[in-house]
Amino acid sequence: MGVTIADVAAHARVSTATVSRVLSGEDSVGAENRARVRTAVAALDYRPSAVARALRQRSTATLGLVVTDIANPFYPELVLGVEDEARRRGLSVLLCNAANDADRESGYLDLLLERRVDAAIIASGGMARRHVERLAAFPVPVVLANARPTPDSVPAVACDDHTGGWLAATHLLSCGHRHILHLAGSAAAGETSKRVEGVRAAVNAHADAELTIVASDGTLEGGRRATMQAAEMLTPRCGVTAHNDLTAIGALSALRDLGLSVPADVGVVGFDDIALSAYVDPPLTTIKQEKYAMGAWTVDAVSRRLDGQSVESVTWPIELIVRRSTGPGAP
Amino acid sequence: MGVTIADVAAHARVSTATVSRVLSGEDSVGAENRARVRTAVAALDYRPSAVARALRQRSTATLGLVVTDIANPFYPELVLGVEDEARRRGLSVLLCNAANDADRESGYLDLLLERRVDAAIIASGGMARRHVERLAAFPVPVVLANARPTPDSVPAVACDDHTGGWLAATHLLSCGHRHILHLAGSAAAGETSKRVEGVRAAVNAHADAELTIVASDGTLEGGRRATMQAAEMLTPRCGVTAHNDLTAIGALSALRDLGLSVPADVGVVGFDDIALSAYVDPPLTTIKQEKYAMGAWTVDAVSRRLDGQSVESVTWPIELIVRRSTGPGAP
DNA sequence: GATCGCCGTGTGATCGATTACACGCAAGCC
DNA sequence: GGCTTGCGTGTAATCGATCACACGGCGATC
Repeated sequence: MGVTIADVAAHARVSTATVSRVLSGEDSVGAENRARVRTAVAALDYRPSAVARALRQRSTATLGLVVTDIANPFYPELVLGVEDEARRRGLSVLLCNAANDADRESGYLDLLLERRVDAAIIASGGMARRHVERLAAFPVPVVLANARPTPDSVPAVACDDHTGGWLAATHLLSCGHRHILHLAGSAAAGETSKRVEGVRAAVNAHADAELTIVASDGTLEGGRRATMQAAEMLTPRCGVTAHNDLTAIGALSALRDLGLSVPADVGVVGFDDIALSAYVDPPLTTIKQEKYAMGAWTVDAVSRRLDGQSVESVTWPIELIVRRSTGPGAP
Repeated sequence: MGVTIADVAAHARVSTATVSRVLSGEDSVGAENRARVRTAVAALDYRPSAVARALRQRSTATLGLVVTDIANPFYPELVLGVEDEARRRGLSVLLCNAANDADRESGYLDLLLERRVDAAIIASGGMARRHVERLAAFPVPVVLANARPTPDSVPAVACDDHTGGWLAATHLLSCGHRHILHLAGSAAAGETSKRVEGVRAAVNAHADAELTIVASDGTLEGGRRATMQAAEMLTPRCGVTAHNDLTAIGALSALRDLGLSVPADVGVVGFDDIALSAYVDPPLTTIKQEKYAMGAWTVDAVSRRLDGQSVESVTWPIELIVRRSTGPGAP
């Protein structure tokens, strides 16, 4: 590289200020000079340094995005929304994958600060829980996605977990299942998450229904393992709600190997509606989250905060998508 | 923010040079001053500006990573490898999602240059094809992943597509299928890709075998559609090879709806071995690519290029993973 | 003809770090 | 005592942009 604005200025026989003005679209430059700058830029293949500009303007036009785990298809769909919306606003995205590790998360927060990102988006339930106070005191605007910590000190977007859990369990109950087996997201959050509460509320509304909660970890493997461990409970009275689609798909795989048929013997409901859920066998009944839209919302939200406006947390609506992993087959 | 090295220097009653020296780990600073700087840094919660440092040192410690499509689970696994390896070397990753759009790709290349990334990693077959000459002339080191354009002007890592295609088809042939239906990745690349060539070579090695190639687009939906369109060919003589696992999973879904059983009626082989492939029904026989390792390799490669070494392109070995979507069921 | 204002352009300060160079001082050496 | 040596520290240039301010020239106004 190495071609700077001074080189362009020399080549066009104008000052660096004039070059800067032409490039930033100011209209106060004469036609003659404007043309000379244009040709000089083209001739030298000049690209202004975003680094130098950022230093001077004290703004990097970059958003930091920290996600728990890009390997979970939920996140790429959210990232897509963030990225598109950021691009639309001329912002770049610095992606950090925290891999569910508290130290690593913390390290990334430091990184974002040193990089002087204009704002940060944190898409990680666990992280929101572990670092709320730090995030609330963050020197740049922060918005959370897929998490709603209490107190509500940082603007956040999350789906309506309680209703989601409630819809999932109610649907299974209406299919005739009377024993709900819930595969929770993580041992830590298992007992307290709103998703679980929603399931519990639905079960409590039926006098003859019972609930078992099993801890899992939100992965395919974890869903499979948890289901295998709960094998003896899996009678046709049983319907399975999972913390997310990966867990549910892991459960489907386990049920298959246990010789149980879905939905005839056991019904299964996932959560998230990742793209693949419609393609597994049987296609998965699930609670749909609008991941892309939520991602886009976070960018809109940080933009508004950058404009000095305040932003309220939002609960995003969800929707029950009935596919063939649940059905009226239960006794 | 706004706390600069000068503030720290003032607080510690030393010069900015001394602060800089302490923070960069130079050992030439006296114990007294060193301690004072340390406390000042802590007291002010000072974080050096990566922007200013980048300007001065002419290096951003950042890699640009352009991927075709993060929504395809193949890429997150590769990104994971890139990210981990980058982190290990103290580098950050600027992620760009090109969404298979040539203009957008080109725009991202400009962005990476303006951002002054130290090096770029391009994970996109189509992009490699469309922009080889530009990438070859790139002012910073570039490495390609998941692509091996000819001529070999840019270091690249890609799996052994030819052998992969060959293994997939040979496996189906050995299961007794005699009509191979290949669902190609994209119409453009369909006829020429090494994967297809490998399939063709395997079919040609059997006098009684025939091959049909159908264009698709590498997505779940595309795989499903292509299979539906080819419905009348799907006799038990038939085995399906897919350009990737998403396409194969789409095909499985279509076959199910067509009332065909896998592997008894039709065998299916995917490509990539994304995590979900082991969990669909039937679990997908596929060609495994070591996505994480390939991602890590690209970072190692750009690092070597940054050290002035030259880097040779690499063909990564693949492996046939036999699961239950293929079997000896064919006539 | 003097004054005013505007237009187009250039000069130079500035953003926040790193680092080459210089300098003061103390110890070691002859 | 004078000289070197080296250590610890500070001064100031530098990276590549942006932008406040100044300035020259020209047309309009009275």
